[in-house]
Parts: sequence; structure tokens; C-alpha cells
Amino acid sequence: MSNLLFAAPSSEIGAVQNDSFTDQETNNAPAVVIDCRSDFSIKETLLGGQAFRWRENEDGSVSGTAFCRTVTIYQEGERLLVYGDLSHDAHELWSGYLDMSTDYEQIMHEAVLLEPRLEHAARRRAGIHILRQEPWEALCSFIISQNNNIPRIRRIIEALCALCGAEAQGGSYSFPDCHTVASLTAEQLTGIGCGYRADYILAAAALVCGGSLELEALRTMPIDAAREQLLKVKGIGPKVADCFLLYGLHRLECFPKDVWIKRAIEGEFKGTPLQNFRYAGVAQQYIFEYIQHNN
DNA sequence: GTCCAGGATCGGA
DNA sequence: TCCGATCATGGA
Repeated sequence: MSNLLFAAPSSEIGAVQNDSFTDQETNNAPAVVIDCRSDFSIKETLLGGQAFRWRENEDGSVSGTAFCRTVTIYQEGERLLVYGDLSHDAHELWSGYLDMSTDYEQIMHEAVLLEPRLEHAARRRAGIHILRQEPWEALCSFIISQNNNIPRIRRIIEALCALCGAEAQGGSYSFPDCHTVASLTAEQLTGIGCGYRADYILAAAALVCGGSLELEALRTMPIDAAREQLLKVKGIGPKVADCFLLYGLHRLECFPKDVWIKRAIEGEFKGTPLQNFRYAGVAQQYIFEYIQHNN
């Protein structure tokens, strides 16, 4: 059963990879070109745990699906080549998704002024941008992420997309909208490995598609009010709420506290001003890097 | 077999 | 309010 579900998306992604590689080799398919800083990293940004539907190809490019479009992205120094999206708004859409307009160098500078111990870690994470993901996909993904590991989170999300079966432009599956998810049964969700999270996913889907949880309204609402709304939903706790606000609604002041970060801010970084930094979510990435590499 | 995964809920102190 | 047990699941 699980093999059937997993086979489809991976073969689709393989097809995309090959097509795009050929496109670049023969140079006969147009790519959207996006300028970037030389220290930007497409891999850190797409594969670093903010989003779960991107994969690295053997040639170093990254393939995935968002906004119902499947693309392959190459980074060559200060430019990104996006293959697979021929839409007129492709440049605007992918520049926006990758948040190319925010000045991350300035954010890093401000963060290091507040917490000089993070200088090296911040430099190592200088290439990361906070994505502007589709809110519902982010919410659903981070509900699935709780007490789970990244490879399994990826598998479950791919299986969910395959189960719902909506094809994206470019061949892979798009992430199902909240109505589609709400129409699933708990048995279907546990069948793809969601476990006890099945009921949480259904609860969130019902609230979102029923209109009683307006995700877009949370984008501009005072942050405490937004959190309060989210915490009312069964299955959304403080960590998932902040991950959603940061990665799904691009609220950069949010500071998701997982077990590692908690340990850091109760220990070595006790009293750090970064928790209240207006770009705390970016600084959180630096702290995580610091912990992982111990300076 | 046990432990863990970038948690959340629930019930009992 | 706080703390521990429990919740599915698969990989190490």
C-alpha cells in the first residue's frame, strides 16, 4: 500500500529532474533567471527544514512543487535558474517565494550586534532565507512535523499529496487544499503514516475551510492574538503555532522554541535579547546552527 | 527490544 | 501552573 503511494511522486520528481537537466544541457528551454547575493544558498533555504517538498538532485539542483508548479532550480553564483515554469509571472512568483527582496545581510548584522557570540554561526547560515510559503501547506506540514523526524515528515507529506492526487503543472502532485484534506477520513490519514496526528489535521482542515480560522487574517493581526487563535486548535501547540507564523505567514518576529532552542535560551543564551528581536525567526536559525556546531 | 524524532494533550499533583 | 505518561510510526 505504502509503496503504491510513494512510487508516484518520486518517479514524477525523477522525470522533472531529467527534463530540466536536458533543458540546461541543450540550452533550448527558457529558464527564469533570478539575481541573488553570492552567499545566498538555495539548498539551505529549500532543504533546511522550513519546507518539506524539495529534494536535491545529483547535479546539485533542487526540485520541488509549490503553487501547483513543479520546478528545478539551479544556483550559479549570483543567479538562480528556475526551470519548468513558463508562466508570465514566474519570476515574480519564485522571487517572492524565496524572499529575495528582504535584506538578510542587514538582519544578520543587527542580530550579531545584539548577540556577538553568534557571529560565526550567523555567517555559516548567511545563505538562508525565510520562505514565503503557502499558509495552508505550512500549517498542515508543521502539524505533521510534531514529534516526528524530517525524512518521515517528507514521506507523509508526499503520500498526502499523492493520496489527494491533484496534478501540478510540470507533472508532480500539488499540495491538497483544505477542502480536499477535510474530505479525507482519519483512516486514510493514518493509512499514510500520520498516526495520532490524523485527527489534528482533520480538525485544522475543517476550521480553515469552514472559515472559522482565517489564516490570512493572522498575517497582520497582533502576534499574541494570532498565537492565541492558533493555540485553540487541537493539535497546534506553541512550537507548531510559531513555525506556522514564521514559515507560513512570514512573521519574522516569531521564535519557534523546540527542545534544542529551549535548552539554549535557558542555558548558554539565557537572557539573550534575540527572543524579542524583530527578526527573531532569522536569529533562531543562527542559534540552532550554533548549537549544532557548538560555536 | 529500546530509544528517539526541531510536540501536544491529558490527568493528577 | 506544573509534571509525567501517553500518543503512532519507522529508523537507528
